[in-house]
Amino acid sequence: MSEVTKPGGTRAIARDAVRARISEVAVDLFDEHGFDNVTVEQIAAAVGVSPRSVHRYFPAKEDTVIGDPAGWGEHVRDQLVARPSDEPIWDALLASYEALLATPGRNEAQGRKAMRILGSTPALRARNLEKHLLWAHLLTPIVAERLEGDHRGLRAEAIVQASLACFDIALTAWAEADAVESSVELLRRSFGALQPTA
Amino acid sequence: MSEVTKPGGTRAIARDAVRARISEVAVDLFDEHGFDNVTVEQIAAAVGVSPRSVHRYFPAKEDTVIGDPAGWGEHVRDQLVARPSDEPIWDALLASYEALLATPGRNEAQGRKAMRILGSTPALRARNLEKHLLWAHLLTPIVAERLEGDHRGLRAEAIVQASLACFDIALTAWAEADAVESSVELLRRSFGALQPTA
DNA sequence: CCACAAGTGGCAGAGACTGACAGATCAGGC
DNA sequence: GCCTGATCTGTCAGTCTCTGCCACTTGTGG
Repeated sequence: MSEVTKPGGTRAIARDAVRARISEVAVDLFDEHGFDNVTVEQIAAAVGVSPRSVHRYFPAKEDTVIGDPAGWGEHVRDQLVARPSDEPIWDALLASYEALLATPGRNEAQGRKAMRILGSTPALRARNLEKHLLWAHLLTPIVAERLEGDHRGLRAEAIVQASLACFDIALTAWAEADAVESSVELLRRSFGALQPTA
Repeated sequence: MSEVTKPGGTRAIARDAVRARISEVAVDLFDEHGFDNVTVEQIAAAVGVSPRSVHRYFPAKEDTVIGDPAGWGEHVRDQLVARPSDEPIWDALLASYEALLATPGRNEAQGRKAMRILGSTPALRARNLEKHLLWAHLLTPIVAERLEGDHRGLRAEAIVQASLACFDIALTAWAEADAVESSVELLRRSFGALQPTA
């Protein structure tokens, strides 16, 4: 998961590494003491950098847990546009999210820990929902293009937001349950809850 | 819309009035200058109280726009439990939200202004979605009770969150469009987007 | 080797929010 | 009318997040 920085160069590699390290340390500290009881200064000290630099890598403290929203959002969008245009929209969305969950390079334990912290702190939940809003802006136009009839914009928004809610619910359940079920399984089940007849 | 304070007494009335006044002034200022360009100090000065008092009425600056989340959430919940138990769940949810929109005492112009500000600032949208999360906690158990089969908890969550997304989308669209369509109409349409077959 | 870009740290400051304390204000009993 | 106690308010001091700004260091490419 490289960042937004220009791809080439050793500098970009170092940057990503530092970024990942800060995130890792922060999540561990949050997990142990709680999000509100850890200051940016403490995170910086634990990593070995100045507080100023932490804020250079992450505009907000919450982002150390959330990560890079735009990156994965664009990933989902790319998956969606690649689906055949005659596929039912819900199937296409489900497949796109599944592809995201199946992306390699995602640390299972770390991801679950981050998700658990995310669910425990209101401020973090809010920031996470903001990320979903950003995703929605990326996905809605694509969905709207596949719909027919009137009010496509409104309907597309409803479908996208509902699917994102399913995605969020599945991940939350996955983080809280003790690995007895895969995230993909939970995702399919939550999607199924909205289509009793189809 | 009285608050959480004990019902009786002139003091509670005064308290609600001050609270409403602060909210009104804040929304006007945000509307004119933008949410981020207005400080709590300015709001306090405009109302004629100290900044400390503003924070006494509203724990966070965002809450001056959002209002009291729990109050209306419980209202929706009460509506939902009052629906006949054999009614399809989506119909029951739709009716409950409609009842909320039809509640008297809601200032149309002020509500629309607040909604528009809410849509223009990411931090506010996120905080508003947090409110919906609180509502979801109230509604999910009731919905779960009406479902049958396995995984009722997860399915109930998906349904509730999806319906809340529809509610939010309808209100946002209502605030941005220029009154050409009623909020109830938009709500029904967004609900319809999720049930192409039913 | 040298110029230049990029990264870092320290500093100062704004703004949101909190706790503690003292004074003002109002309800209800006498 | 007046006192007592509860409630409300303002002031002050303080923490924490986040942002410019500037000087310094460290790599990168010519």
